[in-house]
Amino acid sequence: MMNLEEKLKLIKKGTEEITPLDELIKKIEKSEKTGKPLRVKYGIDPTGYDVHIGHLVPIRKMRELQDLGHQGVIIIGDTTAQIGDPTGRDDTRPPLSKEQVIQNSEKYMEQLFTVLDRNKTEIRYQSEWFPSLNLMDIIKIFSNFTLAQFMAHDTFRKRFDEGLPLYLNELIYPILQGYDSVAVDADIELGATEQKFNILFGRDMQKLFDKELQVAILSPILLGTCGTRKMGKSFNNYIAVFDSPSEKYGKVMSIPDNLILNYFNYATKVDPYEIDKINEELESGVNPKIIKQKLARELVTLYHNKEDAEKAEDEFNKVFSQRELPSNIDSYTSPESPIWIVKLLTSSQLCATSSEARRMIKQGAVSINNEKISDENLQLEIINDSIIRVGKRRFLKLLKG
RNA sequence: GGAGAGGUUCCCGAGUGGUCAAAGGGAACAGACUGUAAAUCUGUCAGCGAAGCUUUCGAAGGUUCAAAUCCUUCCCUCUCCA
Repeated sequence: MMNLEEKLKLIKKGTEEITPLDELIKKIEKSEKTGKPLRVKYGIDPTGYDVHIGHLVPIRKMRELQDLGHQGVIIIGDTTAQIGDPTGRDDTRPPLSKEQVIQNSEKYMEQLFTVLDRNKTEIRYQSEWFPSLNLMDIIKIFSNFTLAQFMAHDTFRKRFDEGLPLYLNELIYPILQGYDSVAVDADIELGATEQKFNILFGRDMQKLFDKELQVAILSPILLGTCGTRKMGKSFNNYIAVFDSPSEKYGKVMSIPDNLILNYFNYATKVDPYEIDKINEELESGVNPKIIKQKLARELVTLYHNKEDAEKAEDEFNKVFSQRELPSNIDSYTSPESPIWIVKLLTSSQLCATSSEARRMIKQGAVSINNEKISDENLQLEIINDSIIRVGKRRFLKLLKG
């Protein structure tokens, strides 16, 4: 059994901020005395279901809290999904059908359960409580807050100052998210630092409803594989839970070297002592590639297993270090032979348009059985099992129709 | 309600009648190099079997030999005034 100090150290690990910390200590003490687990809330947005490892940073924290005996509470934001989180970029979203919400959240949860403890996870829908609120209830809630309070939200402030549109339905977002905390009696709410305002606003809402106030445990925002922007779908710089082992491996290898430690810290289970050692290695001039490969193995193992990680590594070395062919290549049956090379590239979808196909040929990116193609008017005689390659990553095995 | 500013290619952003498929940056893709799908450098970056032609600058009309650029109407955003 850990003592309080050890528990706190574990909880603090990999977090950016805990606000207020003294309340968290009190809550933990109380929970120990009464034997009642703390309720740890995290809200998800069911507009999509593609979960990436950036989403999972706070989810890992939830798992750690579950391991300490506490209760995870996942809120499916089926009401706020209709609004769009103001922290994000899109502001209007098409309404989702009930079926879509259920389908998305099931897929979403499937991915979260790669990390969470099923037996200690409660799944709740906002639609359990929001439909019963009427306009008067909402007006009453509104009358407790001022515009200035909302303008304290960085995102609102910034958009306002920059003269960007700020819609009223976005202002209601923190109120709804905060009401969730009221509805589920949250003791702790997890989120990335960008959620700070919303989570702290949840405290104001709980106060309004005479509830015990929640504590915010904020995780750092994981940078995307590009190394400059936060990981997200819109920047196409994310590593998804659903990515195959070799995709995950390759994507990790594509992060800039200076992001290695960051990923070790926030995206793996490697303990801080070990990470210190890795840091020393990096500083002493060990080839970062070797350390990045270790990171890639760790990460793949986390979502798949050790063999998959090793296979992915072999494959990576083969294709990119030694420029050999990958072991699994899809085949494509040519509709005709001989076939105009540009047509072959587009019909097989190796290139999206014929302009792109011509461009690739011009740039010397296209080869067949390792022989570069330079003539964009080439009529290619298809030979069974010949390999066509575009760039470093696109391959197909050709078959005669 | 009144006055003004603005909506440009994936994103940011220049462009006020022809030389504009539209500067610059970012993203992306390719080539070289390497230690990797890092970094760096170079190139490409609407579509078309490519001569030339077609579509693109909020939407629809109009003026003109010629329009992202001018006019009209409409839609959307922002600012200021009370």
